[in-house]
Amino acid sequence: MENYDSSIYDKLSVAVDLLVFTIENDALKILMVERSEDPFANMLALPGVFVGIKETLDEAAIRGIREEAGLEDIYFEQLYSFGEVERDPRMRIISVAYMALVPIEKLNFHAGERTLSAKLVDVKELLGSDEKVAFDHKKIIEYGRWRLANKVEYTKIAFHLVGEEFTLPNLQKVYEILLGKSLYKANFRKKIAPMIEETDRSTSGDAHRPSKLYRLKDEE
Amino acid sequence: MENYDSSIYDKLSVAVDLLVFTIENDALKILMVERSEDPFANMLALPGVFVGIKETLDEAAIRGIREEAGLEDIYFEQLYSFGEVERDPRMRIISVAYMALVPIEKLNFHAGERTLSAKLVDVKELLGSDEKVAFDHKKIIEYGRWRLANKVEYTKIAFHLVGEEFTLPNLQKVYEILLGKSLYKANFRKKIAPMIEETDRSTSGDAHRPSKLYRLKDEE
DNA sequence: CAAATAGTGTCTTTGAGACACTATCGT
DNA sequence: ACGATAGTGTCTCAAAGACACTATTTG
Repeated sequence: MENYDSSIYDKLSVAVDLLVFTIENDALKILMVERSEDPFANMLALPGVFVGIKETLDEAAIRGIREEAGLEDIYFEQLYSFGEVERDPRMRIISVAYMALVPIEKLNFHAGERTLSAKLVDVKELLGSDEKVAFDHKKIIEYGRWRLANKVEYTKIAFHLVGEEFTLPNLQKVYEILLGKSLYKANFRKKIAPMIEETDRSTSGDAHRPSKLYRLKDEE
Repeated sequence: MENYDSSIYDKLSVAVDLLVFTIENDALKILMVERSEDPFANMLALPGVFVGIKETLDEAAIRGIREEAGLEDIYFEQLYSFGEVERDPRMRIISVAYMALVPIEKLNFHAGERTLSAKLVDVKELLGSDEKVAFDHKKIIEYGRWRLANKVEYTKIAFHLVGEEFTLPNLQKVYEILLGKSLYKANFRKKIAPMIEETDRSTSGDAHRPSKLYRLKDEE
């Protein structure tokens, strides 16, 4: 770090890999692309972009989310950087993984536009099987899945997987999927209550009592 | 990611910056070096190394800890990657920050050997003052400090700041420094009890009741 | 025995968990 | 009225917090 001459140091490619999670059909899904070329042709991989020379990591992540998933303004956070030497057989690439969460409605809206080969993969099935995934992406997904489960317990991160307005039965289902266990309704509501505020609307049309719609309280 | 020709992508330098924390004189300290050259000459900076082309991120961190702090086999973990475009005025550098924890005894042993310009800086004082720090290192330290405080509450990370054998009053002091508040002795001990096991030794020589030495229980 | 710090017993308060109950829709 | 899901009241139990007490060393 003391030398001005940068040419004496190794230079590497840096990529941002994206874990775009959503909830579909009562299951956690992740956006993946099917690779058309070697290495790992016909295997699933995470969408990703290279970080440009004049682009911050966050900017690259935002660009990747737009280009690869057709999404704008969704929640994301940096996850971890993966730097094994042989993680890409072609060349040395450092991967900075980002995790993004999006309610399924938002994703469906754009689907089919740009996300050509992109599809939603059931995370539980993928991680439970011995299906091979391109590069070290299975490990990255495992880590992201773990971090997500963790953060559900002490942050409001799960709210990014439902829309602006949501019912409590719905939100509870999301928590149950992420935590991998069922929760008691009354206790769940007591815990969530301080974070939310009622709207004046409810669901309707179902053959049972309608459920009120809530929204996230922004204060605090 | 679809193209084999790596030359069309931007290449960047990647560095590992190190946050080596320790407790000295009842205060949290961090290892820093005084820069001798521009940019940021005569200012404090984090020690760091560039990541070699055949070196993983963890390996670079281990090398940095050895070369810059003269330490071997200490606890460390990856913290976060910083990728602002202008964070280094000379060139584009992505910095992967690592946090390391070491008991002061271990650090003192090597001090003066290789750590030429390295010194321990009081973290509270540094962050409380408006003293300028090289690059974006102050922000990095703030983030590391925050993460450390956080992990103290739900992990055993604080144990890495005391030696193999330690007294409970000592350990409690470490917790209090990291959490920034005083704790009740009895409650602290109840919480820590399941994680530790007694040794057959105690302190001696002080003008008061000696305290037993404990060690971390490794099981679980 | 006094000063100083180490170490313990126990009451209170808070929150998580479990479960039984009531409410409101469509048919 | 009935099936189905939404929503609430309350008991239990375990952990966190507060505080008062006892214990063991040196000088």
